Amino acid sequence: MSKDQINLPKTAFSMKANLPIREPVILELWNKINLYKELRNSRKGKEKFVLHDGPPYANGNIHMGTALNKILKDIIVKFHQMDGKDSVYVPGWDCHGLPIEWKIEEQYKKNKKNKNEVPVVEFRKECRAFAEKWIGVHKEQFKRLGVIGDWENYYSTMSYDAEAQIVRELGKFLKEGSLYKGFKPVLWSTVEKTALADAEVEYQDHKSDTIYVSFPVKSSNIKEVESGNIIIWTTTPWTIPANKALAFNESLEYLLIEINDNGDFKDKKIVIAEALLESVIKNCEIKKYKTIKKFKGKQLNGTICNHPFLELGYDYEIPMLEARFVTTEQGTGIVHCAPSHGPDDFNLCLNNGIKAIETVDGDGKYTKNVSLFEGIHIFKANPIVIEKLKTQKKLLKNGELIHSYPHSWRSKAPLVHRATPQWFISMESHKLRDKALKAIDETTFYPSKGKERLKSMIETRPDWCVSRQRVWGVPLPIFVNKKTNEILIDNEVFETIAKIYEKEGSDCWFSDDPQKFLGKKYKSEDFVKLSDIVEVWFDSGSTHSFVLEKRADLKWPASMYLEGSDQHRGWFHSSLLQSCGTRGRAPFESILSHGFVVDGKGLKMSKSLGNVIAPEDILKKYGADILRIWVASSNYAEDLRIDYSILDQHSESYRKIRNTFRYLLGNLNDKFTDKGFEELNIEKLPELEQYMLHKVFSLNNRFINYFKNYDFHNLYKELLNFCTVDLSAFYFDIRKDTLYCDPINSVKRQSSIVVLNVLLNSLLKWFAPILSFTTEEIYQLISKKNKSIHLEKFLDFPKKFENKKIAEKWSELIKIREICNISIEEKRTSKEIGSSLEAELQIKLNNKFKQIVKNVDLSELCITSKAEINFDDQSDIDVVTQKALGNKCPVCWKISLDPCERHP
RNA sequence: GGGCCGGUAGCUCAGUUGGUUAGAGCACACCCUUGAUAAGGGUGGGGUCGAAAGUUCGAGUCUUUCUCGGCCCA
Repeated sequence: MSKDQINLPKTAFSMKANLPIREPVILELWNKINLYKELRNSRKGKEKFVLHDGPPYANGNIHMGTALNKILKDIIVKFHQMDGKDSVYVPGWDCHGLPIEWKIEEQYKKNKKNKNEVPVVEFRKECRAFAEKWIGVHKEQFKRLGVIGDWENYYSTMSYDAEAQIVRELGKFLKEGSLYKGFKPVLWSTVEKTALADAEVEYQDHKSDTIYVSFPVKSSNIKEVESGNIIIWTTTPWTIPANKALAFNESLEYLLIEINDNGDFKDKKIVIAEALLESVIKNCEIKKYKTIKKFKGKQLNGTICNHPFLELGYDYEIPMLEARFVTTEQGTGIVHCAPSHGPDDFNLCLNNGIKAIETVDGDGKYTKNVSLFEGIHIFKANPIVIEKLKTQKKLLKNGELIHSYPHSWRSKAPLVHRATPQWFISMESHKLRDKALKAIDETTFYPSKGKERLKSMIETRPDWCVSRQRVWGVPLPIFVNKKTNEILIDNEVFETIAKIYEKEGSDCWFSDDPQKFLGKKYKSEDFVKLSDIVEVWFDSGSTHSFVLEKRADLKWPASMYLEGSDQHRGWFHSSLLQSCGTRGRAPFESILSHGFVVDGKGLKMSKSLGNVIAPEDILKKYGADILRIWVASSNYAEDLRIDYSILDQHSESYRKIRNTFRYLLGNLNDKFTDKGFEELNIEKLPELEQYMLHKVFSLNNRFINYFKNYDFHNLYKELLNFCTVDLSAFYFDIRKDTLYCDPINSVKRQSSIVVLNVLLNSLLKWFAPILSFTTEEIYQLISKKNKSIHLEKFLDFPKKFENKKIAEKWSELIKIREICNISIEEKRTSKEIGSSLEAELQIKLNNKFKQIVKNVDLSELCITSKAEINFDDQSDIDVVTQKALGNKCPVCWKISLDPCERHP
């Protein structure tokens, strides 16, 4: 009967979201209207915000980490776009490298094909096709997340343009002279005369000679040690001639003991780790000894030794270096270091300025760099080394040991670590380290702790090894002169190579006549062409050069690089070094790093724990907008937890937000009217409406602040709280009476409608970067202004929205309301009343509230049928609730003894 | 093993220069409503701040140690 007289909400916006079904439809819309192009057109000539995409590796399906990364990027890009900037996002992929090579080799093994019989060019073509395939897969997966970008014109590190530019970039380092040839140990087979990758190595038992060798101390900070000998133990006697240092562990305890047995070591003092004393005494058959001194490893710092072959011409200092890899598992607690023959040794020495040299050639013979041993095969050298140590009285003991040792999977021959020629970019020669550190200082980091993290890595890192002996990558554009052994450095040649790559890619380096690259200026027979490729970090570290600099729609440097915190050692790091080396500054203005996705308990996701959640599962069950809420609401500065209970919670929040929109749309009957704020006559509005506009204004200020600091989880929380606390439980609840029961065109109702329009408009825009799909769904329902919500701008609220006086007054009123509610609840629990409209309030207020409640209808505020106010000096706020007497108005449900004023 | 970062209610997060009974939303419990209805409203119960020791008149907030977790390195 009365339903005709009231204005019930009506909207086409369904309560049920059905995101997994609805979102793909919206994707189609974006595709149809070519949203990316529209976005660019809409901001032509505006200030650019360029978030340069860190390229994911084109291999395998995306996981939660990738999804997090892309959504976070998209949220930021959209925020800046709505802020009025031309916010450009060009996605990219990292394509070269070992993992893809392995995948192709795996396929070969399955098909019983032998990699070595396949021409390099054909192999590379398969790698390229593999990467291409995954780019396609990724692209669709990223789009499904709601990520808007230039998907048509993405970049990749294997594009011809990229390969060409990488050559030019390397040319810059070569020309400058900071790219130099050095040596670095790799696993090497002297039988096949080739380096082996980890996957090609088999571990088998092998019988090795073992030796305890003494290194006489030359000088030390420990007085008693100065006349002593450092004892090392090794299973590779042949590496002794290549020794350059000794390594100890700072945290171990060491002993200086004096041997009293007859023999070469009678009355000699030796240093070994305390924990290995027993084992050394037993193995070396020491009968009589006494302990002279015990000391911390730390004190060995600064100790210098002589080589055991000092008198045979090995006249150089052997420093003792601190190394964590020294343990007390076996040996003496001091390790002999030959930088040419072990990765640990190499790194330790490199960090201490001792470079590896070529000590052994490809056949396994000592080079001329090793005196006494030149030309001898290393596998025949052990007896000679042992013999010489004996004559020098430096051999404490020798023996044999059967242990697990690397062998070639093909020839089964034992492998060795051998220093091979590699190409390095010096951190010092052209002040690359200094430049990079300065660039870090000029960069803004979100969160700020990222700065220290990157800085400490740059401070301590060794020279950058950029060469790899693989095939799937950009070839190092290096020719070495056969006669002079000099590197060919000529811009013309680099440019010729680049030009060729631009046309046909870099495959031709491996197949075509070298003369093609040398042009007419040089003769190919005078040069050796390198077959190494560039390590992939140089590829991706160069993206700024072939993406940011080359594209007119982008800018250099980028506004922001955004990746997981592991990229402090990865892409942030390599991009910084590459750019500082070639351009003298960082290719980014700011860096945002996020934590890792972990499970609900904070543990990392792993198959064995069974706690892995794939983005695909979430999309199917919840939809992308829920995933986007998860991203926005999590604190990315730390690790981000996710499990189904967390997602359930977020989808509850989503429903609250959705229903907030539904209330707005329902009461506006889906008729949104966008009146300019300037025309709004705020003073004419009821105070409650003025209060809400103030709330909008102040929320927007905080919104802007949060956004400027990329503080999304607080931003989202504020928006959500606004929906629940200020709107749903307060304004909406109070205004239902007016909206439903007042005449449709009454001033009061229309005032509320004005505010509902403002609220809808504001919320839609505030939420658009996060709830990309849902806001679009609503936008399509109500607005014909633009083709998409994402083409809109954030609202600029006029200062007149702000009303601190009313805000203060109404926050007091809300306190009174809360006390009223407690009073009402008492009567509800005692079953005297049910709905608050069955209540009648008697409110006693202190006189100080007189101004506060002036012109305020507390029955409206508390949604009761009546509210009487009395003032005195005794009480603060005292409320008594009684059951309202009279008849219930069939329209507005208010109870009164008199007939309803509004609905007589 | 080392470096860095982190551990506040079941969950997501606030807690300013150390200062009164540690906050919010969600979830939960109970109640109401049935004109936002696979919605909405109200009230309420939950943390002693990873653990211990210390500095201080006073510490979630400073120091140390331990523990758990994450990233990087070895």
